[in-house]
Amino acid sequence: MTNRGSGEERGKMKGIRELAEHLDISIGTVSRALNGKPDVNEETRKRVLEAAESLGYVANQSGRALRKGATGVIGFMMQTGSEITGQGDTFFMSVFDGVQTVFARHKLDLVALLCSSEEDPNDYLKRVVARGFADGIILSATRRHDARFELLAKRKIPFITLGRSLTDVGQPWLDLDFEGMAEASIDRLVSRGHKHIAVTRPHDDMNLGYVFADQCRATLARHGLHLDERHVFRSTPNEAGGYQIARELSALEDRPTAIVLINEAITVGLYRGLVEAGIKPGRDMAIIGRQSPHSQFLSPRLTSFSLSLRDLGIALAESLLATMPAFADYYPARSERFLWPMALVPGESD
Amino acid sequence: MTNRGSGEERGKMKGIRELAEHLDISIGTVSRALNGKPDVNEETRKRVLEAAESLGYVANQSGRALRKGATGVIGFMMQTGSEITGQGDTFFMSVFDGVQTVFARHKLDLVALLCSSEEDPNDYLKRVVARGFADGIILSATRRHDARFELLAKRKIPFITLGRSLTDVGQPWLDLDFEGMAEASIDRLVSRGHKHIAVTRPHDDMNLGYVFADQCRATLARHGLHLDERHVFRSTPNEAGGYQIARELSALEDRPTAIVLINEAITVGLYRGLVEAGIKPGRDMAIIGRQSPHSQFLSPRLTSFSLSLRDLGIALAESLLATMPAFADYYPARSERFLWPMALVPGESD
DNA sequence: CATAGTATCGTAAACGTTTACGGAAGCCAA
DNA sequence: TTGGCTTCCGTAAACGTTTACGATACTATG
Repeated sequence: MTNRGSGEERGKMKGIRELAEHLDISIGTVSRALNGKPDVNEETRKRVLEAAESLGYVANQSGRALRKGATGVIGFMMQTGSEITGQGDTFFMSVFDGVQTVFARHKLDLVALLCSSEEDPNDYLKRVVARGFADGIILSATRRHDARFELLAKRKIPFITLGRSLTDVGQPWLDLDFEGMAEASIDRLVSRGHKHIAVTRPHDDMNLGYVFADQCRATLARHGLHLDERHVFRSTPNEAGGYQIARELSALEDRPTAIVLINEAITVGLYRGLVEAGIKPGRDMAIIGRQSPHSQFLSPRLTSFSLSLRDLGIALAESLLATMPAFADYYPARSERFLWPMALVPGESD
Repeated sequence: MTNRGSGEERGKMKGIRELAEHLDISIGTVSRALNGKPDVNEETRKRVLEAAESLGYVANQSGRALRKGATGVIGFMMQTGSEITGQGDTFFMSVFDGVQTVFARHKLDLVALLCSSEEDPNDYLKRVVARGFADGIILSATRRHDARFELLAKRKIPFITLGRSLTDVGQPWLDLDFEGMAEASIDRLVSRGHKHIAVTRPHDDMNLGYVFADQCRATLARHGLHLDERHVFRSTPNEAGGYQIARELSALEDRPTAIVLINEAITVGLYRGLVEAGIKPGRDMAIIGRQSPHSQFLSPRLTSFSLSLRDLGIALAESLLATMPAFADYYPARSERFLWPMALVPGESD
């Protein structure tokens, strides 16, 4: 209204108002046309769409978000540095890929919220939430006791977690089926004659350490075998941690003949450490681990548990959408807790 | 004004207006107090801050962004899948870490924009830009001809690229000093008696392939040596690619005695392929590569070029800020083009 | 005392959308 | 003709901030 008609032709598109003036239509109609609302003449809609295209108009998302009370953004929080998660970064990237495809279908934008390994995840999430950034959030690398759950629940932000936790606020979660992996790997090793089997587990604060080691113990018991507590190895879940485990292993007087690795990041370090100690992986020590981009290029090729990370991401996204009221017509509400199965792909290492 | 005084105490905080009513102050003053503006009594400011804290008020970012015309978000675009970039994902994660710390100081939020390997990067960026998502953008995995540059330039969005390109729209960039790496590695190998040296280069569309191979050629020439074109290997920059290179290498009748790897993702595959062909890395074939989290745990330990990814990220962030008018007082304007040096860390593989 | 200056605050207009509501036209049946 | 539908569109009120501007009270200065 200040500089009306100053130069509507060549000026850069400023907003829906200019577009409306150009078309000599009210801005309400323009908005309805762009948003595919029913009560607008199909011919007018075509005019609007064409004008928007040719003038390069794109809706201002701040205005839209302000009015609609939703940002149309979903955040996927991960932590940088495998020292934390025990998964290689490619793990999360692939899951992200799957999540992405689902949200794209609903015109939701997915961004990765990468928490530095130096920052406290709770503080980081607090900042993100305060920003009102996302309509929904995916949490990964969950802890045994995870304060992030309560934070999101209190703010009523829909979320789902990749990973279990003792902290339960009723949100859905997905997790890898570590129980199944424990059972299958122990069964396999025992059937191949191993009686002294070591297992790894990550950080104390991570839940899966317990379920995995416990399930290994139970399965061994089923076979009449015993899990020696000195054969439960804990380390930083990265290459150096694997190397460290190998050194501890080689120092034992009654060394186990097999080991099951719960995460993928330690594998290379473990291989190196064993070789240095004169223990040949696959011959002197059976190894079962988790699949990663390079596990099949190790020598010996790693016998590992694999899964479709992309499909896991898809399931994750759909479960999140199912908790969001705005998508109730697409995904009926449910609060799912699901253990994602893994398949053993035989290699040369066991 | 509709339901004034309905229940200001227990109701959830709705906005700055309710906070103002609670304090019996105008919303203008509340806003100024929260934003640290000078013309507000220090005692009132304290009251406001305390009330905001206790009532859990956080400013709605959509409203703020709408009014200020800036979102306070910076986007770091990466591609998932090392098949594209030739860098492991940890590479970008670490750089991201450095970028993060800089932006956090300026209360800017950094998000990762992960483009699926299946989607066209230009389309992806177009979507992001249309969303008016970010005040600034960092581009990685640049191509030789990169349409993203013009897109951002046209929309006048400040950006910087990690990686060079022939497409130059005047933006600043940072890149690894591949020329320096080529020179140093060739010098080293030649001084150790190698005369037949192979090099790798990534996808045709990637610029660094040319600068690297060309610099290797030039350095070899300086030593009176010749780079056999059949010894310039191109492959998908991942483990499988490295394996493929090893097979091609072993099939050559006059096999080179050394190879320089421009990226890190192919290393494991190359090792495996060589071993399978009966060529022992480090003894039958000298290898110089790029450092990665597991390169020092390979057998033999990889001789590699390393750099501080975090520092690189910091430099990247500061260069971007220097192009943003809003931060002109912190970082004087400049358009920097910088080659980031790498240092050779000796291993056992050459 | 008059005036100027300063410190502090309230008022109201933006920012760019979406959407509830109502109005105008056209059509059809009674 | 009247009344009721349907189809289409314009009007204007939100959404929650920030900030230019002006108003008030107080202090200092002449």
